Amino acid sequence: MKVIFPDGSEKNYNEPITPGQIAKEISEGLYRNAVGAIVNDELWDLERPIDFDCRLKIITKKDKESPEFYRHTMAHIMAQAVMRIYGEDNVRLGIGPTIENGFYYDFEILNGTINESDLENIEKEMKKIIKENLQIERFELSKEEAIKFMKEKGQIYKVELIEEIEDEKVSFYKQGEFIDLCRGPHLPRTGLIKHFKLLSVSGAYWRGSEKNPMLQRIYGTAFATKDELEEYLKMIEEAKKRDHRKLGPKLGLFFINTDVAAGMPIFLPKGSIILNELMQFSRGLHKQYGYLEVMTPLVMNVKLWHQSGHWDHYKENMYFTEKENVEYAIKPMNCPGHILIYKNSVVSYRDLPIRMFEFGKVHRYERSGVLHGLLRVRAFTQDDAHIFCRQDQIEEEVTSVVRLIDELYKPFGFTYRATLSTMPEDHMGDEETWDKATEALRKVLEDIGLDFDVAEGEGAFYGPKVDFHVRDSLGREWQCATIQLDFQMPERFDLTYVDKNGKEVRPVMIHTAKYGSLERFFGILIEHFAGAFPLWISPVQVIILPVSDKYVEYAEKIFNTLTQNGLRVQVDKRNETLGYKIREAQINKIPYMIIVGEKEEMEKTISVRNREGKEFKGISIENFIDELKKEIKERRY
RNA sequence: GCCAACGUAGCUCAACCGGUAGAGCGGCGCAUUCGUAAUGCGUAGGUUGAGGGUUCGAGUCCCUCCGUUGGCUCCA
Repeated sequence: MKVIFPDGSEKNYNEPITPGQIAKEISEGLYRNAVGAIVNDELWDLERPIDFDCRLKIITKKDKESPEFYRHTMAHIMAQAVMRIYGEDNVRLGIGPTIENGFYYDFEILNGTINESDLENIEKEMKKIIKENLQIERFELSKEEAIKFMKEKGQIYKVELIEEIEDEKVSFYKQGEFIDLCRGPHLPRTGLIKHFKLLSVSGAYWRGSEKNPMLQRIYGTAFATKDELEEYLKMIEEAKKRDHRKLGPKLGLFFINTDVAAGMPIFLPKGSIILNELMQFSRGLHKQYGYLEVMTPLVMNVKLWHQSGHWDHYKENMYFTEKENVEYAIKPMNCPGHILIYKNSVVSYRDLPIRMFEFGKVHRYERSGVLHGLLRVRAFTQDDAHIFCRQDQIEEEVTSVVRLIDELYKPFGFTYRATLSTMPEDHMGDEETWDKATEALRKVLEDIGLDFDVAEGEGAFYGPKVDFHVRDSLGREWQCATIQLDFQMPERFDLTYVDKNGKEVRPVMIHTAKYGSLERFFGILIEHFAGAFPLWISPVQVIILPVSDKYVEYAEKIFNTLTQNGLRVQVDKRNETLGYKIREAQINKIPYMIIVGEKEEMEKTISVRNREGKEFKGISIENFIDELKKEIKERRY
C-alpha cells in the first residue's frame, strides 16, 4: 500500500504499519516527539496500524492538533484515578471530551460526592498513573459485545451511548486495569503527558438535560510543555485579578445590591460617565449611518406581546404587572415598540430603508444561578436597532451594519470574529427564503473580507444571523454584536409598504445590536483594560496633586482651566504626602496626574505623570490641554 | 432551578477540640507642610447573611431559607 506524506513524497509498504514505525524510520527525534497522526483527515493513534493507501501526517507536540491526543488521554487518566480512589463499582462514567484549553469528565459517584478538596488527591493518583507509563491499547467490539461488556460493569451511561452509535463496531481503549468506550485518539502511553492541573468540580446534567440525573464534572487542563501550562494558569490568575465584579466596585463604577435587585446593577457616577460616553459614541455613529433615534415605553399591554409571539415563545423570561384589571408586560425586547412606530404611518417604497435605533432598557428574568456581574444580568440596555427594508436592500443594509460595527469596535483595540448561523430545525418560513437570506449574509461577509465560521442550525427561529465575538486582551471571546434577518415579525404585525405599482408589499426586518448590551460591553471593557480605560471614557481624566497645602490655590486655578476645556478633573486637596496621593491615583488608574509645587507655581507650568509612570516636567498648560484633546478626539487606547 | 464550595468590620483576612470576636488597609481626629506607588500617633466601627434547633455555653455542630462563586441550561 501507498503512503503519501505532507511534502508530496510517497512510500510503499507491503505489510500493515503504524504511524509510529514510519516516524521512527524518518528520524528518532520525530518519533520521540510524536503524539499521533492524521490519516486521511482522521486523527489516528500513533500505534494503530494502517493497511490501506492513505495520506499521512505525523503530529508532534508542536502541532495544533496535538492537544486532541494528550487531553483525551488525560481525561482517561483522570477517570482511571477516580475509579481507583472511589472504587470501580461506585463510579459510573459519563463523557470525557477535550475542550478549548482542557478537558473534563463526568462521573456519578454512587456512594458519595467529589468536592474541590478531593482534587489534590485525584491529581496525586493521576501522577502515579503517568509514572506507571501504561500502554494504551485500542481494540474494537461489535455493538452487541460492547453493550454486554458495559452492562456487566454497570456502566449504564456508556450503554446508552453505545446504543446510539450507528456503526457496527465501536472502539475501546485500555490502559492498565482501565477500559473505556472511546472514539480516540490517544497517546501510546500514559507517561507521555505530564503537565496538567485539575481546576474545578461542578454539577452537570447527563447529556445537558435537566430531566436527567446530575453528574459531577471535573475540569482540568493539560499542555505539552510546562511553560505552556504555567502561562495558561497565569492567564487564569490575571483574569481573576481583572474580574469586573471586583474591579467595578473597587473603582467606584457600579455595585449590585443582591438583596433588593439581584441581577440589576446600580451605576455610580463614575460608571455612569463611562456608559454615557459609550452611548454618545454609538449614538453619533448611528446618526452618521442614517439611523433615527426613538424611545418606546418600558411597560406595555400584554396584547402586544401576544401578537409578537413573545407570549408563546418568551413568557418564561418576562416580568408582568397589573393595574385596573389590565395585564402589562415589562419589555424584554424593543422590536414590538419599533414596529408600532413603523405602523404609525403609511410607508412608501421610497421611504425605505427606515433605520430606527434606541437605547432600550429591557428586563429579562434569568434564573438566579446564572447571574454573573455585568455579563449576565436581568436588566440591561441594548443599543438596539431595527432596519425595515425591501428584499433588494438586504445586502446593502447588512454591509452597512457590518461597517458600523467595525467602526464601533475600533477604539477599544478588539479583534473580532463572526459566525454565520443558519436555519435551525425549528423554524418559520420556507426554505427558499432562508437560503436567499443566508446567502445574502454570506456574500456580505465574503465581500467585506471578514473571517467567519458557519454555525449550522444555530439561527433564530425567524431568520439567519451573524454574531460578532470580540477577543479581549487575554484572548477570551465574548459575543456582542448581532445582525438578524427577520421575515416573521413583518408577517405577524402585517407590516407593509406601498411599492411602485401602488401594491402593498411586505418589508424585511433586520434586528441588530452593536455593543449588544451596554452593561455587558462595559463589563468586558473593565476586564479588557484592567480598569485602565482609554482617556476618552475615563471617568476622571486628570487628577491634580499639590505637593502640599500651600499649592492648593495654584492647583485650583489649573483645575478651572482644564474643566473649562471640557476635561474631567479632580484636585486631591487632602493633607497627605505626595507619594500617598500618587499611589492612590495609580490604584484608581487615572490616566494623568498633574503635580504642582513651588517650582511649577513659579514657572507657571505643570509636571505630568502618566499612569505608566512616565514623568514630564515643565509642561505648559496649553500644550497639555492640546495633547489631551487630541488623544480624546482620536479615541486612542 | 439543579450539583458543589463559601458567607466574620466598608475591603482583605484571623479566631485550636464548642468557652463568649481580632489584625491590616480604609474612615474619623490630632500632629506633620511634605517632590513622583503607603508620615506618625490616637480613635470609632460587629445581632459573625437570616431564622430555628442541640448545648451550661454556638462564628464554630444540625436543619430551613437568602445570597455569592464555579459549572449545567439559556442567551445580549
